[in-house]
Amino acid sequence: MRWSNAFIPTLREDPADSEAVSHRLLMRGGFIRQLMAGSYSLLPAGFRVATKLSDIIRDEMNRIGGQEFSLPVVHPGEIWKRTGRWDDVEGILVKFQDRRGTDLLLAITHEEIFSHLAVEMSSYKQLPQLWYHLQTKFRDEPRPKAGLLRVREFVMKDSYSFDVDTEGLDVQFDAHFDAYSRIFERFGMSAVPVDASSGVMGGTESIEFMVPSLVGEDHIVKCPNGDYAANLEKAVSHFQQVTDETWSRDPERFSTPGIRTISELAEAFEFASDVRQIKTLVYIVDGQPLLVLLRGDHELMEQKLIDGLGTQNVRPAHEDEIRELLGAGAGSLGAVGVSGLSIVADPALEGRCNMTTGANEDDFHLRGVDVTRDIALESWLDVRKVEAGDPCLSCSAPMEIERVIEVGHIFKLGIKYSEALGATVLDEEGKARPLVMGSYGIGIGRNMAAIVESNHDDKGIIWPMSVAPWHVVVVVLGGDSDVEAAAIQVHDRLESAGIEVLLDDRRERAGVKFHDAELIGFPLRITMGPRGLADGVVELTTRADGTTETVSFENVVDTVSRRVVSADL
RNA sequence: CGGGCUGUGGCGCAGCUUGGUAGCGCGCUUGACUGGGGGUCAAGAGGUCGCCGGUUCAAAUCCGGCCAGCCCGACCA
Repeated sequence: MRWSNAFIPTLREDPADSEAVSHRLLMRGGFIRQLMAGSYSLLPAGFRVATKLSDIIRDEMNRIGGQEFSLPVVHPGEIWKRTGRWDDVEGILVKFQDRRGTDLLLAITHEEIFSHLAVEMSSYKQLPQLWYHLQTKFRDEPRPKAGLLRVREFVMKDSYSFDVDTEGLDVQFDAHFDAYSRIFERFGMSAVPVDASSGVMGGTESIEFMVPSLVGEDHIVKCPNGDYAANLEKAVSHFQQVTDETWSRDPERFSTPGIRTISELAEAFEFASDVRQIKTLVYIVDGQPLLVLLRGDHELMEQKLIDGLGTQNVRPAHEDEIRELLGAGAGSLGAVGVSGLSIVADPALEGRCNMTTGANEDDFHLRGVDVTRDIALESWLDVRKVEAGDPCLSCSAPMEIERVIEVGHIFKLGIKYSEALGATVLDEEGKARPLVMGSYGIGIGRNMAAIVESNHDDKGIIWPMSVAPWHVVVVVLGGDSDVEAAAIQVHDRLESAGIEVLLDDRRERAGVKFHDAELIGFPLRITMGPRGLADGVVELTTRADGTTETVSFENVVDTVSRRVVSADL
């Protein structure tokens, strides 16, 4: 390919509306252009990279027995009504009608349709199955951002496994775990697998693959010894222990005028340091009030509450609801003596006594509270948000919190969809059993962005060889026709050797060509100018470390071929 | 959905307060010189100033409405 015939619109300056490094570099390098919020066109260079990612994914999916499909993007609403998601999924699901008034939707994922196809299987003998496709999803996200990292329209590889029992599911899940690990390695990223919350997908177990990045939207908790890693939404840990002095009397009410926060109370009274307070939060769960108790210095992780309660319908109570329920405003709330309301408490409060909490009367608190004695708990529920430095459960080392990008997610789905859609097979005893499903996703565009986030410098992108749009660029310097002829020869020989090469034959100055080459991030650059050619040599520059070596004109194709192959495609 | 901000040649921006000729840099076209890290000179092309309405003799500029995009938060299968 000749650059002079290619559409690679590089930009000299940063586009105005871009924050994330990957967004800037993919725009400037001529890989992508924005169409509207959360919607990007892939330009030829971008599409070449996307194709590389897709091919690697296909390779690894096929290796574990995957069969590739291609399913529609517009679905009938009827099937989604059967699984309940037509109504359950709020906001991001785009619904519309065709000319006959039939309800339709844009696919946000493909569980329904793959399950619908799986209805055709009738015997356990046909299992296991592993089906996948690479297809467009449209999720009308409230806030797309950071270029390709969070978009509304995107291509995802999603696969679905079907088994007769959970043992089969476990096997397929583990196979995906291995396949995903290989995929991200081939993408040139170090992805950390972490325990994740399954959200409303209703699965039993799920693992997210996370790549560290300052622009990531998720946080993970990591043990420095590698003993533990989890999404912050689900992470658990030890916490600093507190020894209480005994207080055998009943709780004692005392006046706390104007005090509304944990820290104000801790400052005002020596016996009420934050670890000796009970934090009382009021939530509305499925329309019913719920008190959530935490140690004063601990934060609530709402997702853990949602997961623990098993319902998505959870929100903090409003100020007026709180006052009506407990008779005081936030800041003076407590659970002592409260009856008729569900109360859950974080295990960090277990066995604690001589605690301080609100008296459910503005400007008054209670001291000497014994959690088990004085509060009518319904249950213990770990809802504490892990903080940086909290000790690891297995080795007690202080854990770290890291910002990450979610590049892949694997789920044990269970039978939610197969049951709703009647996807059953007969087992060995002739009994109908719903297929046990798993679902597994990798977003192409987000991974492209994540690769750039983890492979760049101040000059531009540094593509790993495996996913580079071209392996090598041949830069022709000077207007000399002999040099150009020699460059064309090198280009043609590389191409016949199966190397992906772009010939920069533009009538540009050397600086422009070098800057563009570095911005776009070709792993290798061959520089050919009259000077070297007179001596029968060319220069070979490695993008990653910036080193340049001199190679003879005759050997350059061999040298480059070896370098491309040894980079482990 | 709440808060903040922005829409002016392909890209990045100024002009708006105080209404009157639409401007700069980059890019683009042609020519000359130059030719190993975004070069120089000369001559050009290119804009319904996001859209609709209002005020005014006159609107990029003032007023109202709408649309789009960005950032923070909420949200996020």
